[in-house]
Amino acid sequence: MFSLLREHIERRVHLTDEEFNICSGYFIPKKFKKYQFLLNEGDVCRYLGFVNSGCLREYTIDKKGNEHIIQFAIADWWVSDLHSFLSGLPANYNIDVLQDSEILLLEKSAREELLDNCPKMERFFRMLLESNYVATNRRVADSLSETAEERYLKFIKTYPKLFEIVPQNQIASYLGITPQSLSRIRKELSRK
Amino acid sequence: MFSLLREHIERRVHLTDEEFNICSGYFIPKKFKKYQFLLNEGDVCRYLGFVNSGCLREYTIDKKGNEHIIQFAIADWWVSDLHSFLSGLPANYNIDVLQDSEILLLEKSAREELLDNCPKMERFFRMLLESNYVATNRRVADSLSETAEERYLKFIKTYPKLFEIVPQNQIASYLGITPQSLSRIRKELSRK
DNA sequence: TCCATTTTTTAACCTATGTGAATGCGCAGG
DNA sequence: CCTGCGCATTCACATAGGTTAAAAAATGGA
Repeated sequence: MFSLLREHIERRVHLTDEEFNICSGYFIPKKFKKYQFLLNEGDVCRYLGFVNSGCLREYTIDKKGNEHIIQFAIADWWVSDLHSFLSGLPANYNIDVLQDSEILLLEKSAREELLDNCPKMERFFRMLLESNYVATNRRVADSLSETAEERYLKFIKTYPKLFEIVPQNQIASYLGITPQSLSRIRKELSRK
Repeated sequence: MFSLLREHIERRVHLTDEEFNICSGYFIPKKFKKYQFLLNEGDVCRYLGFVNSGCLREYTIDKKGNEHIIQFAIADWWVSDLHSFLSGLPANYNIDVLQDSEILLLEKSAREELLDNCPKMERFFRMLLESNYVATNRRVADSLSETAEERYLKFIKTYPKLFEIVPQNQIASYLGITPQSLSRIRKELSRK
């Protein structure tokens, strides 16, 4: 139940059994079915979710009604609308489930207690956020300097697991293009 | 010299005079002239820089030789190639100075000591990174769902200070378009 | 003050990606 | 075994933004 979480944390900071038991006590495991929502735009995001298994997506809907996927989450990743979680303001994003998932939920007040009681977890989250920031920053850099085709190839290379399990229209949305454009790009690539 | 840094930190965690003195001792103030480089692509980024005054930019150069500005930094912001700083690998980005600047440099080993000696700073950096992650994530969302014109208007609203002091060709680069396109967009807007 | 350099603007033409619509495939539920 | 719906593909056409080149405007140093 908590073994993946433990490995995940211990990749950054070491915990004694006792420390980890205290820590894991703050998480609430919950199963989600395909299509179920973890968060609706407009609601306040109450949890950080650590993904034990399954697959989720976080997305916005623009004025024209088009979905744009901000990020996917599979096992060993976190999901949440961090801005809403931290500020208590309504979320700008939706989070729903692409494949039946098991999530470990960490409530805001639980996280605060955890951080107060366990300085190593403060460090863990600092390091986790550093990594996430670096990854997101690179995505910005790529969106500035690469073509859709290059971003697609990089996606396949960087996230082979997601490439296998996520439908192409969802990948297109993540890349910032239409499914038709992705189809065209794939055709081009297969011609080469 | 350190007053802005103190305000900046105390917006997130409170420090006693003694704590802040210990903390500030780890920073090395340094002045930089316009056009000077803080970091060259390929070098390892050794510092986190807190901007006391002035203005800097972080950018990549793509295969075609075009610059793409990843971010600006003015007073009260941080600059660095965090990936290189954390990993010790060569930087992908350049950082140079747009307006004479005073920067407080925090070396990697200094930061590690600081974090070990002062748990409040661990918390501070955790919170700082959360904010930065949220902001960068929003930039990704905007690049997926908004037109160049919308992004330009949002830039003006979000960073009025930068809009005043940064030349348009640099803003265009930050927005992911050419200076010519930005000029065209501005013409359109003035017609409305 | 004047010249050189950088920045902004303009314009004609080009290309990647979007749009809308039609087609066919494949799988999940009755 | 159907049936319907979501997904992928294709095509013709539209458009935002890129490219190239040039001129105009602003800036900064000697």
